[in-house]
Amino acid sequence: MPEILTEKTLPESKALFIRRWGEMSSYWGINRTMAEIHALLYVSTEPVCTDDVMALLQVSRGNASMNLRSLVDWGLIERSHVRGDRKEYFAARTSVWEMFETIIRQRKRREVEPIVETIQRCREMAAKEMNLAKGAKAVDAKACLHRLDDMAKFIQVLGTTMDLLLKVGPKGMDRITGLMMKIAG
Amino acid sequence: MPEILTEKTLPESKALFIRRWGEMSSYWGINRTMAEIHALLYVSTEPVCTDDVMALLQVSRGNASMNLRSLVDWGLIERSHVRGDRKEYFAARTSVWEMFETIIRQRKRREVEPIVETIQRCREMAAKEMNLAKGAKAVDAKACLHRLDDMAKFIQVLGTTMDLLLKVGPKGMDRITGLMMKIAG
DNA sequence: CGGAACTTTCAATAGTCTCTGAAAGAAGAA
DNA sequence: TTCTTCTTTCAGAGACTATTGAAAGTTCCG
Repeated sequence: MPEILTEKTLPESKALFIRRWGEMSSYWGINRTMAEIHALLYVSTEPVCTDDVMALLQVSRGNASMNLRSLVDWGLIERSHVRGDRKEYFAARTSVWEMFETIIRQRKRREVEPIVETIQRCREMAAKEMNLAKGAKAVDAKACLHRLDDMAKFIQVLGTTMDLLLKVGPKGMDRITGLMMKIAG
Repeated sequence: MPEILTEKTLPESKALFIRRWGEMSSYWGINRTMAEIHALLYVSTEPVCTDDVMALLQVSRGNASMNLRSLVDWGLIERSHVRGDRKEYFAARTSVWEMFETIIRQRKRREVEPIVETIQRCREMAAKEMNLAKGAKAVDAKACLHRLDDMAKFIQVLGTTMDLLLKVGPKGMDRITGLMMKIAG
């Protein structure tokens, strides 16, 4: 059998996945190395140490160390230990749902909540102007208030949806998808 | 009446909103000016021209021009015209749902589809190795395949959810939120 | 056409984010 | 303690992205 055909297939598969995950990093607002490390750990069965990351992704020790730490902080990977070895090893969380949960929670805290808070303040200012000012100014304030309300309402719904998704869990998510199919016909 | 109290309230409200929207830009993966311009148009009742953007946000003509064009390309703002004025004016789409729709569509195309395609290819390579290789290599291939499958399945669900959200529209979204509340108790 | 009004482009510059590598820090072993 | 091994930090270098401003392009009008 031509063993050569499959000689490097798995490493290539992993490399491809890592590359694509890294390319997506800019859309997710994180840096490329962090995404690549995460992908590397995700497709690694065995725990991986800092030197492995350095060798496989061709990055410096400092870079590897910093990004591994960030990933631990985000809760996307975990420190792991290998018996008889003092080095620190790392392994990805493999539950995709848990990964998703972690990310949702972060994004809500960092993106949804500050905006809701800000719009609330903007709203109050606009409302005050609407009541106290006269003529064109009052009209503009009213229109602005209306737009702020629309945005606030929408973002609130987003936030609520995130909370509910977290509450219902993966099973619930399947049910929701099913329900949507019905609504969409 | 102390008119002074409300003298600048509305402009301040708008400025605050613009600032916060700009701060969020890094999370959205777009540049700050683009987000600020969008926010400015969103809270502007009257159409706004390039010179207004330059003056209000303190940016150069080129910068204003480029980012206005990007926003038009994204479908988040529209060209508008003022009778008797040759200048181009711009106005934000004010339907928040339409904005959301546009963004969902873009993100699906740019993020979900390429990943699905890539994982599919990775999967095939891993499957091939699993069948042809022996021993430890085959075991690793199997484990890797399993993780890729988990990820693929999850991302597929994401994609389907996006499609369905677009299909059901804002009304449907309210219904779904209602249903979720029931599921979550 | 010729010129005025306005928009777009792009090379140069400024600014921001990321990475490196060496030095400092920490923790187990002898 | 001191040595060894491993991890973290951070100033400076480097890479990448955004911005400027002036020149080129476009469109409208007489």
